[in-house]
Amino acid sequence: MTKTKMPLQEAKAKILKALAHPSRIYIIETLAHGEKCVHEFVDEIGVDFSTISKHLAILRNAGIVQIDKRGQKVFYSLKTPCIIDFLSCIEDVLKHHLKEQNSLFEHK
Amino acid sequence: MTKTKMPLQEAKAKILKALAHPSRIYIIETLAHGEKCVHEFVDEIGVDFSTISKHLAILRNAGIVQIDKRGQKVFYSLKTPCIIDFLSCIEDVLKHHLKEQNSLFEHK
DNA sequence: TGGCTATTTGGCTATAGTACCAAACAACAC
DNA sequence: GTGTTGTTTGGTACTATAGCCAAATAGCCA
Repeated sequence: MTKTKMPLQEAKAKILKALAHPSRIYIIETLAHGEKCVHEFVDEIGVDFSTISKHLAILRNAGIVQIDKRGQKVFYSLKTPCIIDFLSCIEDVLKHHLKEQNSLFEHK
Repeated sequence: MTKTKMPLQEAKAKILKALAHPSRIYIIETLAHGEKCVHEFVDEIGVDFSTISKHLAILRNAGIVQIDKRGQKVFYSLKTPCIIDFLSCIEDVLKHHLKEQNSLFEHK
């Protein structure tokens, strides 16, 4: 596929890629309840500071979160709350998928 | 991050990963208008048969598309039409993001 | 059966993503 | 200034993903 064949799809893929990681999904779901700073995620997710910081940079580059520097801390918050609706929709797909797999087991 | 620390987020990430590729987004958007078989995508997307087949397998494993074998052909269709709503939501994020970048340029 | 079409799978290489550690920055306190 | 806290960046190793080609499979039609 040539790089510029589907510019719109590429732009959408970029945003979806930014969402497509467990830690980043956790971050987004947490930010839905209010802003947080980097170190708060470190304990919760259990990875290195630098790793969290990079995850947040990915979300920021995708236009999903925004920052607010106050003192030494950097507060992150959701820029497009619509992302939460999106994730609940993904949850529906997941449930649908799991239910189907379960019924496959039941009929074995 | 331990493998089982965030099972729900991991499951969601799996679905999002399946969506996070330009060709696969194109496939999904096309399937919104009705079922199609593998070879129809080959010309449109411009990659090898095997590559398209693998993309479709990824979408199938994620529970996003379903297959219907009729004769020699394998017809693919959307399993959860709600996926289309997600993508339009992503489009909103994209527009929001682009608009902001443009206004940055204007104020330079 | 053989030949044809449609699709999938295996193998390979190249590229991209993730996570760690260490070092660099930034803002405050002293 | 030095020290401390919070965050980012660079480097590196490892894993995953995407693409191609070739081979295998599946279903039709003579």
